[in-house]
Amino acid sequence: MPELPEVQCVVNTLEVLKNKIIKEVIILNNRLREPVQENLNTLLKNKIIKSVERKGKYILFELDSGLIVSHLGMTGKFLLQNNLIENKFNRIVIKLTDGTYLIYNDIRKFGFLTYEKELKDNKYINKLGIEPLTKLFNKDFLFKKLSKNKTAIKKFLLDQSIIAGLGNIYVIEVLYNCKISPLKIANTIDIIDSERLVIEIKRILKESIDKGGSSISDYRDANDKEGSFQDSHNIYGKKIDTLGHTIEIIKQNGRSTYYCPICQNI
DNA sequence: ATTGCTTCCTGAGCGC
DNA sequence: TGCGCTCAGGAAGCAA
Repeated sequence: MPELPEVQCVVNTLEVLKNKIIKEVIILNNRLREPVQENLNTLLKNKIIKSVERKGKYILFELDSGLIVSHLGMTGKFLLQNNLIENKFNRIVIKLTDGTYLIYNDIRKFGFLTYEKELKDNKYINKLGIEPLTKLFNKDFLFKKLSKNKTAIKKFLLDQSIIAGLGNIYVIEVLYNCKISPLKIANTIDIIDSERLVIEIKRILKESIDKGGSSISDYRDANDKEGSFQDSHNIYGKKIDTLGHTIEIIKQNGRSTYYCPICQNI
């Protein structure tokens, strides 16, 4: 479900957790992508949440000692509640000492939440590529990476070890807006298109964050609020584009790619 | 080193 | 109503 903008919006709404203290952790279902640590309550009890931040699509809760690493998978969400609302998809309930709750809810259980002593050597975070909203992500950086890669640009942009945070929707939208075929081989993209890609990636991510992310089916922020960027999508989930062109849907590496064969010529 | 296929899990939407 | 099928914002693990 969530790509960089959605994860960022969740993190933004989790800002209120700063300096709150964990009182108790209740595991309702431990069968997440990473099995929930049996002693999670012992590990987290009395820990102070110092800050919440995003790396790629991961969420990091920095504690006074150690940290929580979490990924939302396709349907994971964090919910902040003053009174616990029962839900069959609540997987982990974290009670805070001020009486409020932080809940990890996940229908499909593709996400996870683990406690780690340190971030160093983390197998997930270590593999992440560049943050697309930083200055280091520029046309020269991208062009250099593209020129060394022989895969389709669609797959290239989805690779979290190259650029951290893009997912299926934003890659599809970026390629359409840049009029680049998703089938184009990465190393055939020139410096001009590299720059257009960088500009469009930054623009779309920022605009989506501003609009609270894309709520396609069940994405909500930690206050259970929907985003509105789905209204700005030009091609994902559509049958025709604004020019009246029929949109094609193909499979690339098991994921659906929406594209316009007329606008996005190889 | 890369590629593509399968797997994890649950629900929604469709045709029949 | 119900069955069976396909699809879904992700990504690890595996064989080739």
